[in-house]
Amino acid sequence: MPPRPKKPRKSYHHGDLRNALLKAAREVLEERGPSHLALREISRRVGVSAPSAYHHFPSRDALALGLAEQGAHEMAEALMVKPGEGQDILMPYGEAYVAFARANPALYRLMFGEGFPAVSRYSEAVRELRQRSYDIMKSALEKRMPAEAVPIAGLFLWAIVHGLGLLLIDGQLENNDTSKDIVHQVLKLAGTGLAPRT
Amino acid sequence: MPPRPKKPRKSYHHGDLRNALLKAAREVLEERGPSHLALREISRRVGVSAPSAYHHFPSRDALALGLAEQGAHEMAEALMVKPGEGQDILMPYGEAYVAFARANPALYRLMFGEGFPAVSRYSEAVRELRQRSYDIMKSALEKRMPAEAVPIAGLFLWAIVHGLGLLLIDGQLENNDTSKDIVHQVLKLAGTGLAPRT
DNA sequence: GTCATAATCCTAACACTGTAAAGATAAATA
DNA sequence: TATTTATCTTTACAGTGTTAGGATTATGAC
Repeated sequence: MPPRPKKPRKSYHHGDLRNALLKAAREVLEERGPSHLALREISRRVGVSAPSAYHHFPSRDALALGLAEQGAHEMAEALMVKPGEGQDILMPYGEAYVAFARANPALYRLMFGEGFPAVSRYSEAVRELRQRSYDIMKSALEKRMPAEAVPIAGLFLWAIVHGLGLLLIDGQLENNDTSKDIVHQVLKLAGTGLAPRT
Repeated sequence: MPPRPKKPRKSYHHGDLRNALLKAAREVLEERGPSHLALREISRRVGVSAPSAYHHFPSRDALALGLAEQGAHEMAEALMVKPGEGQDILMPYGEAYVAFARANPALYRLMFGEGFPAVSRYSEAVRELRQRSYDIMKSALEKRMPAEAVPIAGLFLWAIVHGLGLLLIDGQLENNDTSKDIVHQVLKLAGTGLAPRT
């Protein structure tokens, strides 16, 4: 294996530029937000000229997509939680979802925001990752309701955690307490909505 | 009243540049999305040099904020709906909310997205507008549950319509039918969650 | 080991962007 | 009418994404 210098590059070739760019991009992303994800700034941090990046990503947006795919992996990991008991069967999933958004606000916005308006722009691998996360929730839902009700219930739950996560990370909540407790309470309400009709 | 030329400006002074800029900005916003809301492009459309805008807005972001405030007015208007009956008391509100987001996707993202991460950046007038819209929902909620449950229920409902609206306008829903019917069904589920505990 | 080729990096340049500075024009006011 | 003030202008600077073409190094064939 060839030697791969970390930061103070000696050789003309970097050796691992693609990953280095992604790493720096991730930093810029969380520091400055998705809209200030500048390719030149990223290259500068890595210590390389801006056009070099084009040997590894065809455009700035492609680099952003790389970050989003990375995010999809991490998110799928974070959502692999054991279901709760009874009424709260979906509580761990919902809490993990919102927690991930709050822990990685810029990444979350990048993944679901204006940048990638259509799922179709993601790679097949990412779509599979998303499906896998979704399936965890679906299988929990199937224990609580007939199969035909699952799609709408899934969308219902996704809308809640997505909306709640974004409201929290975008600071839209006036002066409400934004503690984890609020998330729990909202999800509790959602659980009631998902209770099997009697 | 001085003559106010519409488009082909004859006089050196425009006469109504501030409004003209906002109008052009609105067009650019819906055509190209919030992240491509370029001050130069807007000025160009109005037929004026870019720095002229700085006599009416201190920065590009200030112009964007002007659009967001305009959006707050329109949204408050759109949410002034009569409550439904019984279980569906919040249905008209929820449907109007999602419908507004879908009818003005870029504007909605601008209002609630990265650009204005904190409510505190809005003017007092806008905060009042938002409060007024929120109060409509709150008063409907108060008919269905004890007062102490209203804040969480309000957040719950807001999260749903916010999340559902964004998932729809960002095209995140795989191949689901994105008809109005889906919105109705999800809101129906939410209504069950909001039912008074027995 | 030598050499050609391909991959990777560079600089220079172009068309954009937001914004500041300083000057020209017209409207408002005294 | 003269002066002040508001509005719009050109010019300029630093930043952006991206392309073109040249320099350097690693790779693979002989």
